[in-house]
Amino acid sequence: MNVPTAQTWQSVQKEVLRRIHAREWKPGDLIPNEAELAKEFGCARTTVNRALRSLAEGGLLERRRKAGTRVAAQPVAKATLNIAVIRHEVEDRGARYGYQLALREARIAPTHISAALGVGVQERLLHVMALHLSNDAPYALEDRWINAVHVPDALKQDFRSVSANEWLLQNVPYTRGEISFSAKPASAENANYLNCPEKSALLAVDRLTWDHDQSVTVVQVLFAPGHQMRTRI
Amino acid sequence: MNVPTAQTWQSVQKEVLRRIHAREWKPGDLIPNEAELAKEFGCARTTVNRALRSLAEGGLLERRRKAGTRVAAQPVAKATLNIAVIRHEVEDRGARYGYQLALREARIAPTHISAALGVGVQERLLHVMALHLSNDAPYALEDRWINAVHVPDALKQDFRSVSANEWLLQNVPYTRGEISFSAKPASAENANYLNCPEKSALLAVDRLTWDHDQSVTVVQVLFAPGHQMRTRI
DNA sequence: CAGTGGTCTAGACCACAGG
DNA sequence: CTGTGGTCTAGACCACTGG
Repeated sequence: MNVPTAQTWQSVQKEVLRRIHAREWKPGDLIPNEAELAKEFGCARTTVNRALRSLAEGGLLERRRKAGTRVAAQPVAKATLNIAVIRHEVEDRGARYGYQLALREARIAPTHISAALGVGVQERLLHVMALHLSNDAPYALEDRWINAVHVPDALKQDFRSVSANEWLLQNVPYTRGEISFSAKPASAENANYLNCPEKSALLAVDRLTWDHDQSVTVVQVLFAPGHQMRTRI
Repeated sequence: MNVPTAQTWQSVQKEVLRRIHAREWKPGDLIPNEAELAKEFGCARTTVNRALRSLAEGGLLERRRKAGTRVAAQPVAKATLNIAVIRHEVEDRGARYGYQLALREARIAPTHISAALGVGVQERLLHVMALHLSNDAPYALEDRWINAVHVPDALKQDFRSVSANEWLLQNVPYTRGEISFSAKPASAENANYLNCPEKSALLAVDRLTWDHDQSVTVVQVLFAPGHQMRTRI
């Protein structure tokens, strides 16, 4: 009945969460509007808005003008994976990072690559393959094509000491991208680099990034067998 | 020099993004503080705060009191994957959803399961395996253990028409969870259910959820070969 | 049309951390 | 100590959309 006077948006959020978890507000239920909650909590409506908006972004509430705010019937868990520079990923795990350039060539790309990058089939693109190591063991294999038409400076880099991964992030902006996660069997070449049996199950992360309407790069990162990407929800 | 008068936080954010993409503000650079930007844009500081805070949440800016706001040197891409009810996932792809319960038994669990769930090794837990179908083809195999000590109602469900996946989401709250993504080779049993060759590379999603200090369920979802989880960054 | 969330404002105080 | 972001407030207007 009586509710502790809340004054910060976090405390409002905490109380709202408590009611949801305690099933006082059940999945699908309409909850009081912002003005009523503000009155109940003794705070400004802005504060309630901040608390509820944040929960809605997390998928736990569904808000619509005029229709009000409901507890999500089947909350969609949002797993946020941080895709950092591979070197940092390794170092954050407390391991020693190593890097080996495996291949670097400027050439006409396979059609599925030039199509993905939206460039003419006759354009020479930069193909880079590199192995990332963790404590001297293979950690991930990076297979990348760079749109040399949009990023001509890449042709001047040898990528022997700085990975394309890092160089691009520091030097070439992108405005949007697509990313996909899948499992793939190791090819003979993959197996050779990653020092694992052929056809091992590998976690693959494929990325395609764009700078406005110009593609920047398409890359596949294959992680060594057993690799996990973790997060909290 | 002259900047369009911005009045909404989205327009402020857009202009800030433009400057970052145009390299007017380079990775690692300190940008003007909120008060200065508010003055320049002719809006309230609150509005600038909203725009910058949102970019910081996305990893593009790094903000620290007193130290100010910097453009992230190596922005960490945050890929947000929506983990929805599998039925919705299938239906959203425009396919017909199907469901087959493969196994349901209450028994003493393997020790790594009872350990993960934090229950005594002698406790009877509920083990459920089910196949999710898309247009009659195997889509995903769900292998789940439910903490029957914390969720005794689960023992009353037969899970023949409603999957444990959906039943739990609608009936049992959770406050936190862990999730991990990996690639695994199909076991003989996996291959049988998913109708694929043994040792196929399968994308695996492992989840463990908690309601305060009580574990709720641990589940592994194995997707049929070739499955991709996609998102934008 | 009217109720709801979305946002902006101007001012204020506070928490934190750099110097 | 002081500059910076973090937040709260009270009030206002607006945009969307359900009924």
